[in-house]
Amino acid sequence: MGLTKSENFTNQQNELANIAKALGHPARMAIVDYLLTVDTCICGDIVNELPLAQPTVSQHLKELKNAGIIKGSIEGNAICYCIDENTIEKLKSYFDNILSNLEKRKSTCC
Amino acid sequence: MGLTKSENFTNQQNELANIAKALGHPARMAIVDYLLTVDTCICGDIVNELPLAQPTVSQHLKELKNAGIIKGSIEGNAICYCIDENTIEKLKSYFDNILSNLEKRKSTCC
DNA sequence: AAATTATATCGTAATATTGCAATGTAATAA
DNA sequence: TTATTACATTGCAATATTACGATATAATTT
Repeated sequence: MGLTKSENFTNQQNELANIAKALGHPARMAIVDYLLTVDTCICGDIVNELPLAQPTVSQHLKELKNAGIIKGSIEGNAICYCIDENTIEKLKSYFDNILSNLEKRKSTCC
Repeated sequence: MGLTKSENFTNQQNELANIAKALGHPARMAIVDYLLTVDTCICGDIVNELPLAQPTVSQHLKELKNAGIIKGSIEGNAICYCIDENTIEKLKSYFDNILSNLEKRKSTCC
């Protein structure tokens, strides 16, 4: 049917999968990349940077925000979007963990 | 229509989005987690660990493999799956990069 | 107040993902 | 050779994602 209940998995698995899923689209990676290049995060021009229509970009921003990857604050007329460091830290430490785990039992197989 | 051409984005954006997408499902995160707990990577019993049918697990394994997150080698009757360290490294260094970028221009906004 | 600017939401068509029963394949055991 | 075991593939129904035109909202400027 196409629906696995999230109760079947751990909180960490669900949470990280959610973050990864949000990054799992080139347009959203491009948005993250772009946010890293701009000094001030008043970012109304993300739309101009991407080959996508404004509603599409808005939707992608929403998903990044829901996943906690970016946060936005109202700045008068515009909206200030920027990367949420905490979420990136979370990802980094997860992968760090995997790597140190792999180091421990090096060369057992494959 | 629902289709963005990958040519619109950089190779890195496409590649990383692809990897992230593969991790963007709790069942696949659970598979990765499981692969980290087993000593030998003869892992036919992933199916028993997950609340999913065998074809579903097989399909998830295929996606993880296509994304380069795991690799499998035939071990007689069974198949030996294990995590591909290189891909995890790739992810880690991407997030490391983001974080050090964020450090550089701390407190400008948000 | 009317126009403009910046962004969000709605509705909907095209497409992709997810899950699984049924079936296929290929190595191993009996 | 006939199971059996360990997977993969096919086919398909249910659901989710993606993209965008049209439209709404809300602050800013004129």
